[in-house]
Amino acid sequence: MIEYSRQPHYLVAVDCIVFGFDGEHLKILLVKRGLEPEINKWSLMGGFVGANESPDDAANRVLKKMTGLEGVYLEQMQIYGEPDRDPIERTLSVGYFALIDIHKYEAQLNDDYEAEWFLINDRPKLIFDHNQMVADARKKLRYKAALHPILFEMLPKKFTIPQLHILFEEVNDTKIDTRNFSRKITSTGLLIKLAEKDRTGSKKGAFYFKLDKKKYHANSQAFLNLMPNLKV
Amino acid sequence: MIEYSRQPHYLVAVDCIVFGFDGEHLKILLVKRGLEPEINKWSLMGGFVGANESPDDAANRVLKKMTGLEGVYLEQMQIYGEPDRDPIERTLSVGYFALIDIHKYEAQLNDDYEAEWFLINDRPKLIFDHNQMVADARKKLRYKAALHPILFEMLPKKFTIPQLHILFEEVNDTKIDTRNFSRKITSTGLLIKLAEKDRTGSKKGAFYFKLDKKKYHANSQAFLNLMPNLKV
DNA sequence: ATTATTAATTGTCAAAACGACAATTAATAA
DNA sequence: TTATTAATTGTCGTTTTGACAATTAATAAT
Repeated sequence: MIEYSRQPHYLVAVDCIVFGFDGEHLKILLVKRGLEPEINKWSLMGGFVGANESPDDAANRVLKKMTGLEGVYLEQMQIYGEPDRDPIERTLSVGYFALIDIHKYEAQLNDDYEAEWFLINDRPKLIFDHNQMVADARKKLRYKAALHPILFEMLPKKFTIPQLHILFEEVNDTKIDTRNFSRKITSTGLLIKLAEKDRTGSKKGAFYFKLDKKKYHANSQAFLNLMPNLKV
Repeated sequence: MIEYSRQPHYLVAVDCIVFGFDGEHLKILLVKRGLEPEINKWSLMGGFVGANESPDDAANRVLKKMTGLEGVYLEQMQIYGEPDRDPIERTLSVGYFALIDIHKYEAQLNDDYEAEWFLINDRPKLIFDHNQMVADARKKLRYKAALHPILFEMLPKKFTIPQLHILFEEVNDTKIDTRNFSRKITSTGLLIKLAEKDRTGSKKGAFYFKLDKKKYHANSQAFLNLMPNLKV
């Protein structure tokens, strides 16, 4: 019978695909890898799972260490475990995708954190299977965002409908009718209209909204239908 | 800088939650654990990830070994990696859920495979965090099945609408209106009506249907809306 | 001061989907 | 021939959807 002692042991790592939104385009946060092999090549932010932490813990620790941010939206994606994915030694990696408010990160930015934002469509080639991870994460983000109100995680506390609109178009790489989008997003009952207006970028100005946190957290599992002609 | 050699190494396993349907109720397939600790206790079917296989490979191998079945519907769920989840040695486990036609398995059944079906709602207590895994798998099955036509995987090639209807009710633990269900499921265009009828269980008999494999595989990613009042 | 311009906001309407509800049909058993 | 049972098909008002256009609030130009 199989015994524990006979079984091979592996390294286990986490890798995070960190998405942000600059108001126009979807971006991801990359770092220069600090260890061999492939040192100084661009890579996802990741690290090994320590002895006293779960993979979720490890992902949060890595994010904290590399961006200074805590409590970010983090979701387990899938495990990457092809035997030869790491040339040095067998390493299985748990992929996570994270959504952060790009401005929060920029506020934290200093020399301790040598991460850099790249346009999702204009990013350097990454090491190992990280390119595949990014592709998978993007697909999963699109899937999830079509059903659940998670894209708010990439916007500031105060945001406008047009901002949200562009974000949805970016994530889904498609045009969405302004009027129908507006109707749909407000009909969720998740938005609270503020008195203040955002006057940058237009003469008329667009009203700020904030998220109704109570409803948001109460209904974070609800199936919405946020995309027209919903297909994946 | 962190080096590979300094990092701890762990065992990596897979565990499969195997769902089946006996025509009335949802069931899961359990095995008696063959190694210490907790030997002879009921557990999910699982095994360690070998040196030359991916976790997906391992899950398929385990399923083949314990049921004799190949090519079953298998989907990665999530990783279970709390440091102390295995009392002997740190082991991370990748959870999978599988959908199989219960009759196919019964056909294969012999002494080599000492697995046993249990009603999902009347199952023995399982080892480690396997109870949590079952709960998670059930939730995920419900989620996925509400959007994608995967429950067919638990039915024979020929099946009737009433069979499908009961299966949907079982998975979602709710009553579904027969007429609306029928309309919805046929409007997907995924079903092909056969001339033959199933005469067991009713006087009138119910027409057999089969899956339109072409459309099924072409549209396996399509978002359907298979549950009324869809919530999670 | 009036007008042009720009982007945000609100509005219309026909088609489709939905959900609640009941009648009909095809078989067997009495 | 009739009663019984379960499968199948049907109705209808409401809501949601998606395609499309008009109005409004501000600033810039004349």
